[in-house]
Amino acid sequence: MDLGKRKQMILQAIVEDYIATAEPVGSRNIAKNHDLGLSAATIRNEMADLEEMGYLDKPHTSAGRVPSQLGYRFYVDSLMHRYSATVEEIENLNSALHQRYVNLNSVVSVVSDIISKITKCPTVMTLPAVASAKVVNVKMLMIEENLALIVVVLDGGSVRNKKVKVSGKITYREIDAISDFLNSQLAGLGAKDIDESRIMLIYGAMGQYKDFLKVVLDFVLECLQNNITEVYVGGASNILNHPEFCDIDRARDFLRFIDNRENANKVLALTTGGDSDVKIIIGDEAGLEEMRDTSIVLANYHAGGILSGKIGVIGPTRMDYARIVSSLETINAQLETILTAVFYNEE
Amino acid sequence: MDLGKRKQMILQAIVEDYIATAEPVGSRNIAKNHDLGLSAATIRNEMADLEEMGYLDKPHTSAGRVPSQLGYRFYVDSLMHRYSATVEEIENLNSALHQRYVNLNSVVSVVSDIISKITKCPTVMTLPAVASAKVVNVKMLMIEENLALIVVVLDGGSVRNKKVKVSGKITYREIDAISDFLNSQLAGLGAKDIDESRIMLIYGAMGQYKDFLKVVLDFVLECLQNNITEVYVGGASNILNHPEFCDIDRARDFLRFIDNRENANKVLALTTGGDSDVKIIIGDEAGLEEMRDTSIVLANYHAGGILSGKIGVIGPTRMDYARIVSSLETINAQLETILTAVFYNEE
DNA sequence: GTTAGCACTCACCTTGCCTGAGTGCTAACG
DNA sequence: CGTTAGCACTCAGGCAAGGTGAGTGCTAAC
Repeated sequence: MDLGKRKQMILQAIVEDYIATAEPVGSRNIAKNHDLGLSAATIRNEMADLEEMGYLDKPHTSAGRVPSQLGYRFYVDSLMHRYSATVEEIENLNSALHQRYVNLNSVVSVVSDIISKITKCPTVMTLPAVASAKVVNVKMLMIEENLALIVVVLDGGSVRNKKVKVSGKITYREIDAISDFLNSQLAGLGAKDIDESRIMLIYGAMGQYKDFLKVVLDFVLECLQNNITEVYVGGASNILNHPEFCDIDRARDFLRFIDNRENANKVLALTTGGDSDVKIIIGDEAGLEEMRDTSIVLANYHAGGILSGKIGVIGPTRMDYARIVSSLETINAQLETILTAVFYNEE
Repeated sequence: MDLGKRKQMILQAIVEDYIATAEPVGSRNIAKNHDLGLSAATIRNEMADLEEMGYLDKPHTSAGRVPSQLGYRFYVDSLMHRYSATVEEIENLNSALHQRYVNLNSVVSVVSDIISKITKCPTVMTLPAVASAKVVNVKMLMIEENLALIVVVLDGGSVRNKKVKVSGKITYREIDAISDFLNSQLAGLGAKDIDESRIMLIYGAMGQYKDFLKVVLDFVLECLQNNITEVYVGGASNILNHPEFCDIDRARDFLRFIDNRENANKVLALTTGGDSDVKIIIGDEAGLEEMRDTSIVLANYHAGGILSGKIGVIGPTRMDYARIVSSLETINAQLETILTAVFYNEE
């Protein structure tokens, strides 16, 4: 079921007009606004075909046509021409991005807010995760009697800490000794390297602290497996900019959905693998009931070969795919610089 | 300009009916539903008085009356009787609160979501801040060549860290020595104690590391002055539950406002002093243009004499003050236990 | 194959009418 | 003299009828 050249041109015209106006588009308008060299009547015939083939929908008899999900899919895959950001757009973006970031957390919140502002759509973004983390340094210190602090420095530099109650008395001296020993044993290792035999070796050498060491080792492993992907939702209220969400119930359903971290994570989990390409998910392709009428533009971001994360822009299926893809690509390019800079100077 | 007993009863009836129904309330209904022993006509006369005195508004000639801001204020100050949560409500709340919290951050996000759910209103909440922080422990460690990690443990146990580039070569030995010295100098001190003379003393003893020490001291001071009040907004979409926000533009204005951290902070900054009482701010009493039609119920929370923070519930001026105040009080009572537990076992 | 023409459809807007809830005023009542 | 019943008046909101215009599908001519 191949689409002829002419049908493609007409489909493209319809999708683009509809994206621009949010109104069902009629044959007459296409004939007028696009220089296809065809009369309205001809276009009408083609539109009837396109509808039959499933690329278009009709809201009702006497309205124009609207792209169906299949129509958007074909447009995105075959018809959409890439939009290149203008010099001015890039400069605006850069000056918005150029500010003092306190930490990775703030990069994520600032960047996702910026993306929201540019795209006029809600944005979800994960905190950058450290890929295949390794232990750089483990340190313990007593901060009160019976209370120790474990500090774990990971490959790439993220630092995590945890307080641990110490039941038996452990002196400041002892904790230093344990700390140094553990560090010598664990430095450079990833989650996989800390296996049964390694743990046994540690217990063997410092059996009298076994209970305490177990807590520490568990925490180190937790840090390494670090799959706490915290997600930030920026500019959720932007969804209300779009006429398809002028119905208060629909708006509430969406906002309630996306305000929930778990759901935001589900949305971002739709990316395939670690490719840096931008992926577009239209309507129920997401398999999420609440996202039936929305599309998602997803991208992976990377920095320094160590950090990586995901960004997603959510809008109505009628969203301006070309422009949003371009925005995401432009941001992505900047993000690497910002992240590495912030990362190595993180608080 | 004193309100007679009868006028007060009628005002109270109007406010409560209006809170319950969201419809302007008429004289007839009050006569019917409240056993005031007065006829509709009498009530009508009193209502006319109340309107003249500024306690009531009239949306239009043939609608009922609606409390004015002054009316709500009088109700809240003098007429509202405290609502006591039922045993069932308290149990439900407790079981919702009873879960595993990873850290203070997650307490805040979970608790504010719960409050939102109970009150059906957006909730803003600050992370608990450490009051009058003191240094418990300062520790530095080299995590790479030329890269040191400073760990500062504060009074009460919050831990912060920062990576610092080290220009000159400093050995692991040296860093230990500096670390121990600095710790001996700073342990137990608050921001005010770290004055010029103290700093000079430190520089004097370890002059060769002055540049490095300056960075460390600055960071320690920053931790102590720690006025980064991070704020969490929970259940913003709940605002759409209220009929006064069924207008999409008003809803968007509000959501856009509250999505912005700065604004959420402004709202929470409306509390007076450190009292633990609940405060109610009605309409433009907040002095925030965007909050003209909303009210805020604010409370301070405390834990262990060390932590403190703020919670605010935002709703239409027609919100159920009695119930929301009660909910906040009930939560507040639980919060102390949860926070101290999580705090001393924080990750 | 393409196009002009025409009848038909249907959402949406406007208008007018009606209803019901509520008010304010007045006069009667205890 | 305060309270109440009665009545005329107001006004938002709902509903139906009619008009408008954008758009379609079909047919016949080019």
